Amino acid sequence: MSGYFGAGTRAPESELEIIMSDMPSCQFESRPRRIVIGSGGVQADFCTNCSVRPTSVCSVIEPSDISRLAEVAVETIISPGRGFIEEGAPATDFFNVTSGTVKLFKALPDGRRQITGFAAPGHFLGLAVSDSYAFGAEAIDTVRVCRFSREKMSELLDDFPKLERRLLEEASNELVAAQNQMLLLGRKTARERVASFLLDQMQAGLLPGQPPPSGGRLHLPMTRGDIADYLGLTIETVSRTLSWMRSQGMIEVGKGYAITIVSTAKLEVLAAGNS
Amino acid sequence: MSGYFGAGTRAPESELEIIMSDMPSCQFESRPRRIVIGSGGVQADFCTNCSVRPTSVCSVIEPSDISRLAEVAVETIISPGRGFIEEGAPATDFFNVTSGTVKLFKALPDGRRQITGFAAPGHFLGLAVSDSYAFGAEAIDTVRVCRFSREKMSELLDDFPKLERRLLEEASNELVAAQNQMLLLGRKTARERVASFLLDQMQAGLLPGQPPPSGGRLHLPMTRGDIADYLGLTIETVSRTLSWMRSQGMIEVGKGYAITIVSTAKLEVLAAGNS
DNA sequence: TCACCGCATTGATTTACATCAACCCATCCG
DNA sequence: CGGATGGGTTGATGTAAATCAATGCGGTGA
Repeated sequence: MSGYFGAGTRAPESELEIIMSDMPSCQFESRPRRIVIGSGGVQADFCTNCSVRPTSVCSVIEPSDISRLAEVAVETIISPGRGFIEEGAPATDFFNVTSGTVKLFKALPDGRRQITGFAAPGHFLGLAVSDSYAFGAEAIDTVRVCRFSREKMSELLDDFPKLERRLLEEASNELVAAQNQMLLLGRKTARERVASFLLDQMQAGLLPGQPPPSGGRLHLPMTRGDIADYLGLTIETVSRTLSWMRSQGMIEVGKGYAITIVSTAKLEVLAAGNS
Repeated sequence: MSGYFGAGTRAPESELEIIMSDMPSCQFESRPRRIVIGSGGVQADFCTNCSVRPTSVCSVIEPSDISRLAEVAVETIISPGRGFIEEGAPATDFFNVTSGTVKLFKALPDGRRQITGFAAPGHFLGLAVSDSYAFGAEAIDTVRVCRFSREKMSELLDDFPKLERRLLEEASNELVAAQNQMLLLGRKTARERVASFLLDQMQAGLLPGQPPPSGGRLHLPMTRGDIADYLGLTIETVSRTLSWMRSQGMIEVGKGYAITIVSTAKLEVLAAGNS
């Protein structure tokens, strides 16, 4: 029991780093290649102007203390498909997503994969952690994160008790979501799962800094394969279920990643478990 | 965003209360009947002598401050089969299990149920909470819990910052467990699920104050139905899988609730996903 | 330009698990 | 004592979703 925000090992990093998707395929590196631009933490006004601060854990830091936050945050850009947390690797850093979408997952030795969640802007990564990461993380589209070393995070927690309570709140929310997902995975049918997913995505789109999805128009950044791995289904079943929902007048499936929710009511009936 | 340990509504309660299983069937009451014995919080030395304190969140309270803890804790005895947290009800109290086993679950309107976890002695209940409980809880065998009102808990957190960090650690552990369970429910076969479950139960038995299960001898307090609801299977599949494991020389199935693990290695191969 | 690749859709077939059903064996209780 | 009840096992059958397979489509790069 070494403490959840104990000593870290990584040295202080520089202002802006970019993790490139430069490998032929999506090979994983536990310590991704970085391109450093500038040095010495983000600019003092960076956090002040941050678009996700109002909805993120950082919101509990008073404006007068913002410089403390900016000192320890390292902004990082991660290109699509690039992994930046490896399941089982030593947990040296925590992250806060500022733009883009991240998929979080666990895998079995033979390659079966379960996506445990999608992290949108404002989401804090690193709660499900002991000494090593309990999950992997990969950028779906271009992602920006603020990175905090474990030791800097620990200092912040010592100095700002409110931050700790806010993280507890965040953990609480994640636990509620996790339990909902267990119910979905253990007891819901394929149709119920997809309906629940679409409603959740709609709900999620209403809250953060993202452009609000008007008229039920969703832009899902993830592939069918990701949705399948999230819902415990196969690609084919997700595809068939979406087609069936279209045939029932519940949704419209646009080209690419667009899905329009036509009848929230019908989906809610489905998601609640009536068929 | 009302804060996770905000104002509660319940009045201070008395020393020892007993929640009886006095209904013909297992009817649920959101406010269970109590039999009060004595009054005014538990005795001062109660927490000092508590068998689960070393492994519970209470361990972070210094011996000199133990009286503060004892003042706000209300010991409660819950008889087998009795529910004491109702999913969706206002979250007025938090609990710490001191003996027995609790099942935590979520349900769909049509009765399908997913057990999200079993809480053994030392386990803290109430992290997956917003203003209302996100889960239900029911005693499997005779259960003792320490109950804390939300507002008393909030005061404790203000006075003992270590407690907050310890709760965060607890939440972190639960998140890790939840993600493992998502992988199990979404991607593992029935055999893999049962194998994982047995190994987890063995692991859990090694840690807390419970009698250590020597020689792989497990005493599972829950029914096949509970195991099925935990693993996202049916009773019949659980039973058949256990029979199959017996036929393979992996386990021995005793009468009642006893199961002996004969070959940890074989189970581990199974649980990891090799068949 | 065309070949290739990742992603998606749809159809045919298989299968792991659920469902339906019968039965055993305790315990409880009138 | 005897019927009811709850938990457990095992067998026969059904089915939702997985698997196998073919096709289309839009980007990308030689």
